[in-house]
Amino acid sequence: MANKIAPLSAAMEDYLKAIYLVRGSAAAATTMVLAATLGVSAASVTNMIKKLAVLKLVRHAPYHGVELTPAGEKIALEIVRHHRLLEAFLHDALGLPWDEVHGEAHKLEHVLSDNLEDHIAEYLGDPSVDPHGDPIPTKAGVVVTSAQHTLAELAPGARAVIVRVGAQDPAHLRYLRELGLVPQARLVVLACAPFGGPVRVRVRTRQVALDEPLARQIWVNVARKK
Amino acid sequence: MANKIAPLSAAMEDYLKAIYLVRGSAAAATTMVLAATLGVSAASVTNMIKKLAVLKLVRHAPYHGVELTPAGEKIALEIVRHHRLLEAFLHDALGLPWDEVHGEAHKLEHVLSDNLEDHIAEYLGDPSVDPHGDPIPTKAGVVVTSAQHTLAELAPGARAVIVRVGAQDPAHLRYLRELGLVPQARLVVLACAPFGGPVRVRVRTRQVALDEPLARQIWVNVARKK
DNA sequence: ACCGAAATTTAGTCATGGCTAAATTATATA
DNA sequence: TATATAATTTAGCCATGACTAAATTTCGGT
Repeated sequence: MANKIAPLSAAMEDYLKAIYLVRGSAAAATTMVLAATLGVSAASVTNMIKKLAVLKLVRHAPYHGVELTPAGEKIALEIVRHHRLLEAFLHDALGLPWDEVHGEAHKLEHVLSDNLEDHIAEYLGDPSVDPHGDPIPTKAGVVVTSAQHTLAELAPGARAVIVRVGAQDPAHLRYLRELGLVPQARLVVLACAPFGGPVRVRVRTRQVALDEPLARQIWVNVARKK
Repeated sequence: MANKIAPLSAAMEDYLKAIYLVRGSAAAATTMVLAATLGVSAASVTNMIKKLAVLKLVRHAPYHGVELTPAGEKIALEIVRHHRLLEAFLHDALGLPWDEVHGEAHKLEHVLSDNLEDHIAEYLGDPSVDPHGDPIPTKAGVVVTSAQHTLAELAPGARAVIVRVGAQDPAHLRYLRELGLVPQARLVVLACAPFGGPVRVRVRTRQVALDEPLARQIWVNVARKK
């Protein structure tokens, strides 16, 4: 049934995951972007893309971008599931701070067996999001995204609950954790300077100001007025 | 302080661990034995041993055996600690059956950071043995071995408690688990045929017969007569 | 429509860690 | 003690996945 011919190398899995994530952020998966994402040279990216194209896991339009085929996306989703389940596990079960789980999960994700994945998912009660609020794809490869807006888009007076924090940098994550700006936190927008100014919000009893690039990384659900 | 010059590859760590374990079982670490242990060709072993010798992690007497230097043993002990802590964690925290933990731990042991190791050790309350009863080296590299005898050495009437099961084969492990022959189990020797015959023991309320090679893998502490 | 800068691909190199086949060394046995 | 056999090492090969430098293509701006 399954079309598993040969197991993919960890490097191949990394590329597929990177392509998936870049495409998911609405950007084109260009050679340069992938090189920056993966921390390798552009030539290495071209090289690997050609191998993945031979395996029918990506479609490559030379000098333009690269796209996942359905088979490639399936594998990418498995790796993303591994990664985010591991993040949830490391955070919830072992108490690792949320700025550390990404790096640890990255090293573990390629050696996680299906069997162990099942045990972890069961242990956690099949969570739907990781500690950053990123959705964990189901075993069948279904991804449920909830947030529609970022903090940067809200008008003063809006009440919202944080559902996802897109920031990656550990220093940023520690800072946001410090402020209480984590998934599930409720907040009220106090003020927003229109063109790229800082956003002022109240979270718990505290007032905090966030510069606009960071506010763009914080995804929220807006509370309906009652 | 530490003499960490370059991080070792997973392959190198595997070789050092294999040498440590082979030497620990009182056997000489020959090229053939290591090749069989690691599932690679003899030529590959010679090749890697030469690299490890350059790094001063092993001493190689060509055409004779190989021995770990103190530096090599230190690294081997770290990997063994990783491996056994992971086995304990997978078994105790995630409920993996003991015949599966070895394989899973083997894949994880090379990507376990010191930080995550600390969290796991703390979570488990710093265990001193893994699910097979093998000692977990301390962070300082101290190994405490307790058992002195195997089931095969006991005389009829002897009472003992199992402290370690040396068998590796998953089928054997499932069989022993089935019989209740696991670490901490108490047993009484009923009969032993002197030259390689089966050993008959009572464990819980059951009588079981074990062939001699398997009995040699079961390490016990003999209860003092009272 | 062209031209130069930026992006991309090609070409060639390197390290790692496997492999087989052939040569060499050690050892057991006659 | 000589020699066959087993163990080990050497030599040479291959795949993977990095890299740099050079060639090529695309594209924005005039």
